[in-house]
Amino acid sequence: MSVRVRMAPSPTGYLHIGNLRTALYNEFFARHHCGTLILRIEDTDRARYIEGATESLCRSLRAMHILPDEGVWINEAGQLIERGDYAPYLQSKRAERHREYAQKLIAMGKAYVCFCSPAVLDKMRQEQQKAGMAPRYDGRCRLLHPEESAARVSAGESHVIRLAFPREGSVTVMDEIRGDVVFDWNELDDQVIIKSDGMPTYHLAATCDDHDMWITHVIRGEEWLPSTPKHLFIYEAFGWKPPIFAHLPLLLNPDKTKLSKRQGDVSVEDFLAKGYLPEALLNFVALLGWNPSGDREIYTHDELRSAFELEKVNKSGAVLNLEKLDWMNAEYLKSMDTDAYLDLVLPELRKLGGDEALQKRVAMLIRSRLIRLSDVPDVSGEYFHPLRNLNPSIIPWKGQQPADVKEKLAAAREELAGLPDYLWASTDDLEHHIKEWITRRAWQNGPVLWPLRVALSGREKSPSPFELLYVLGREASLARIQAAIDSLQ
RNA sequence: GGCCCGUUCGUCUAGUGGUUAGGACGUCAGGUUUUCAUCCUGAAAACAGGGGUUCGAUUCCCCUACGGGCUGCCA
Repeated sequence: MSVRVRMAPSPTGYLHIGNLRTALYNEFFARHHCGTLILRIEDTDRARYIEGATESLCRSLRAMHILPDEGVWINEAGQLIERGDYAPYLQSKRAERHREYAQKLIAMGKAYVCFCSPAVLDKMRQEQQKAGMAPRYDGRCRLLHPEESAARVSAGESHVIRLAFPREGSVTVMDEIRGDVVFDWNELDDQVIIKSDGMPTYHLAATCDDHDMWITHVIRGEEWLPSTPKHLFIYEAFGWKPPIFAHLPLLLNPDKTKLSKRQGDVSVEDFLAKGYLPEALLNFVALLGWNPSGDREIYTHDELRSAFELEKVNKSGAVLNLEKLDWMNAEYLKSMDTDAYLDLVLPELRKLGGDEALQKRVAMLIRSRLIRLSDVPDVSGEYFHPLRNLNPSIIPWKGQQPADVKEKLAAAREELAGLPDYLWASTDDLEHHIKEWITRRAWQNGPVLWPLRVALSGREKSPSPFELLYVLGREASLARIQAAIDSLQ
């Protein structure tokens, strides 16, 4: 039987970095086994539904190059579509089918109608807690005669449907990552599967859909491990073969709690907007909880797919090391193909002005200093407009006298003014020539190069004077040097 | 509280019944250099604790501690 896995986010907001990791592992697994990747939207909770969230989820997945073969997707026009033989994949549209399944469970004596209102349940909980007992539903509606229940339902009385779990014994969840996990039935509350609004809860909906869609492997977050017995109960009641389960470790905040908003950005959209490359983000997130070898950090999407093994996924949660993400993103920027790099950076530089030749030179100049694309203005702002507010006190090198500074700058300006054009065409040529010139004059590098560099950049810390000369060109360079000389008056 | 899961440098991780416990980010120190970034070299830094099993445990078992998840008519 071929592998079929699903990503099943609920449309309650943006694609979360934790969901991304789950989606990624599903994708890796599907591709590794030449299986099918399905996107199903779990939107049965109308109270938490957020308009546009499904579209946003699809866009983020697409931006990350996670492309489902089947299920909900978004077309070029931005409209939601459903593809595949098991539609609908928008779970709320399957509610009628879920209700049918629930009725079958009732008929089999595996579920029952419950009329206890939220207020009654609340009171029950409070009393139990006061008595020092574990809060749980006492199952009183299980005792109702089926005919009475049916009559009350027909009369329009508000109700839910609950699973009737065994009161004793245990159930074993076989987990691909954690091994066998045993739960006692008496620990579980009779789970609501159909809410009073007629919609199914996750437990019923996901289980039935997974079955109906022939899902072979359920790869999901660890938070689902404790409710897996409920799902197994449904599989068993219907005589269905359960899929293989794999519960992924959680992604954590720096304080080790389950990753959440509040402690920094967690949406994929935010990371992308900040200028992290999808490839770098993917690489980074993929290595949270799993690693192909341990002695290598940079992998392509394809390499990750072919190396992925569910059994090698870690058991413990992982804190996001955002500094490492920064490093990785910078690494991608530095090592990628130059044309691809320019395609990425040039659009950012165009916003700052200048002509294309200047933009290209700046792009190469800032390459080793760039962490995120959104940093472009910060590291390149001063190359596009004349310097303002140059602080003369930072121009001298290590206690150099103003007169000496002026002498050196003026000499450099004169030398540069007379340099033939071909020398301005490369950083190396400029460096070679200037250094030779300094040697010829029997000067030290420091007293010439430091003032020259500050004059050109306006900053204490900057690229080398040669890089600056090359990028700025003769005209702008001479103007900046003159401005620096003048500022020393 | 109950149930369940987990625990290797600060963080992400590799790893094995016998290793100098490896790599990466970050940190620190050098080198290159007029400064910064890049680049190169090096350093500090971990098997939660206690019992077993064993000739030998970081590795297998138990207990404790700590952390987390679940305990909803949320997913």
